Amino acid sequence: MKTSPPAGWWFEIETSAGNFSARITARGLAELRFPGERAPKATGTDAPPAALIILRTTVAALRAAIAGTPHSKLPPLDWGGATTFQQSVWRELQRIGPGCTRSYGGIAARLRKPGAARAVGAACGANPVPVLVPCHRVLAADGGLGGFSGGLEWKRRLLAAEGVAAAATAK
DNA sequence: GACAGATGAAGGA
DNA sequence: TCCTTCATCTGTC
Repeated sequence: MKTSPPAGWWFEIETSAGNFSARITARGLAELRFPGERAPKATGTDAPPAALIILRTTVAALRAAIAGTPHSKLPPLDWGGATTFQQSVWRELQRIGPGCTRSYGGIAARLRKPGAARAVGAACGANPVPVLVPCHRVLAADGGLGGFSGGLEWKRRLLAAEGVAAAATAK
């Protein structure tokens, strides 16, 4: 693995839930970090217009997601480096509508890999763009929260915004 | 090749 | 009914 810094520009996005950090490349949104997470200093001042357009779409989609209102347009996503399995999981996540949930096993079954629920969980954990790729809509088979890269509190919060009453009994 | 993980199901108390 | 254990599948080192 190379140690060179990732390509793209970092932006800070203000929302009602705090300041998110986003890394945007020429190809799309590559990474999104929750408020409080460590992120490089914003470097977007010298970003090209194309990146700013992606940023604008990202901001709108992010704020809509936090408010629990369906967003019709997502920014292009830069999944460079992700495995095909991860990408198929993330694509499946994007098909889950607002207010709907699936189980890890359910996602695995839809990918024609019943039994790969644990691998789906791992792919969710590797999701670089939480919130917009709704890994928070994936619950454990028993209705429990399972896990979340940004913390269970965020998962519960995002689900609540969409009107989903999660079992909320984190193991 | 070995190990770890955001699961799920089965069996026992 | 709850708890523990094991099987399953994939990604990472």
